Parts: sequence; structure tokens; C-alpha cells
Amino acid sequence: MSIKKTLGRVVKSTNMPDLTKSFSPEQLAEAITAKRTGMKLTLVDVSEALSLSKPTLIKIEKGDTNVKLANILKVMEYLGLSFSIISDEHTKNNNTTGASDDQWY
Amino acid sequence: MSIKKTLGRVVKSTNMPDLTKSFSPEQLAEAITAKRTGMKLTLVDVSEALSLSKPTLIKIEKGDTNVKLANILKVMEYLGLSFSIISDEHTKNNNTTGASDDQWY
DNA sequence: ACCATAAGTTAACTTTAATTTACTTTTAAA
DNA sequence: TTTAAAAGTAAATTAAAGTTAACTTATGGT
Repeated sequence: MSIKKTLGRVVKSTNMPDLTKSFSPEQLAEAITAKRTGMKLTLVDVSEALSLSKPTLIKIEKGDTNVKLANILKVMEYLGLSFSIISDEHTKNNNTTGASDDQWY
Repeated sequence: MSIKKTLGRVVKSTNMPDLTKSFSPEQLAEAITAKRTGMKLTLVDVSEALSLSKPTLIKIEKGDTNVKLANILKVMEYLGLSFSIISDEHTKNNNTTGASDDQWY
């Protein structure tokens, strides 16, 4: 990690988005950028710490989903973010038969 | 989608994992498999509906994180699953300076 | 206005995920 | 216990993600 971190001026410092809402890629991107800037880390700080290239990190922070999950999880873990899984219960019922045994959804 | 879906016998029908637990790739994999089997869909059903190859789907259901996020999201959306983002607040404090302005985390 | 630092872009290249096809194994219904 | 459908695996090819390195564009402090 770079020594200059403590000397660095305060950068943009994006506001934290509402994390209770259900997921969207843009929202994840915002959360990551907000966390990183809030912790006063540069893209290079993170990219060096995680051995991840800067272009990939930027793709992640732009909400591009054409990125390996592994890389996104590395970044999230490093910044103290994580997912939880939500099951949209009883919403879509595309059964042709109407059979309804053994179903919890 | 295959016509034989209504004729198919009931497959494994894995139990739904506890989604309140903190996120792990394995848990996501379990949730996806549980949802799919609960909806009585085969891997080929899903793979055809989403134009996604069977090997990739299997990687996802095995918890392999070397998969594009886009593909995982396609599957989740189709099955009625989604993420929410969690911020582990006030947990890791790796400041060297102790400076604490402009920080919400 | 200057200047250093961070952010973002681009192109050539490397690595690897994803597909295709075919095959093997497992599963459960008849 | 046969047997057809589903799950899982493997190898070869294709498509695309990831890296590197150099460059351009912001951004903010002095």
C-alpha cells in the first residue's frame, strides 16, 4: 500500500446509497465507490492491495456486470461490504399443470 | 422450453437454505438450486430459457465464483432471487492517522 | 495558474470463462 | 431391475474478461 495515503487530500467522497433496497448493479457500484472514498482509499490502493488491475476495478465501480463474481467479492470483502440473498416469495407462478405440492416459493 | 416439463418426475427438490445467514458463494449456490428444483425446472430448462450453457449453470450451482456476475444475475432474476447489499459498519478501522472526519462507515 | 495526484481511457496482448459436443453417472418412476 | 430423463464431466474451440503500459482528463491544494 502507498505511503502517501495519509498525506492524500480528501477526494470526492460519494454519499452512501440506501443499502436496504433490493440490489441493482448500479447501486452496488455506488456502494463500493462510496465505501472506498469514505475510507480514503484510491483505486490504486485497492488495486494493489488485491492484485487487481485498475481497469477491472473501474469496470466494477461503473456497474459493469461483465466481471467475475470472484473479483467483485474480493473488493467487497476488502471494503467491508457483503451480500444477502433475497427470495421474492410467491411472486411468479409459471406452472402449466397447477400442481402445487412440495413448493415453498 | 421443453414440453416434457409437465411429464417430468419430481427431482431432488433440495431444501431452501437459511437466507438470514451472512452471504457465502456456497449459500448462493444452494439457494439457486433449491429455487430451481422447487420450481421443478431442470438445468436444461433454465439453460435454454436464458441461452446459457449447462456447464456454466452447473458451475454457478456448485458455488464457483469464476463466473460473470451478469450470468449469475440472469439466473437469479429468472428464479426470483435477488441480492441486497450489507455494509459491515464500524468493524474494521485500519486508519494509521486516526483522522475520522467525513466517515460514515 | 501551477502541479501533483487520482480517475478514467485505450490498444495490444494474455489468460480464462463460456460454448459446443459428446460422453458418463446418477436418479427415480414404471 | 430396467430405462429414460436429469445431472454432471471432459476435451476442444471460441469469445471475452483481465492485464499491462502508456496516455489523457479531471480534481483540488498551495
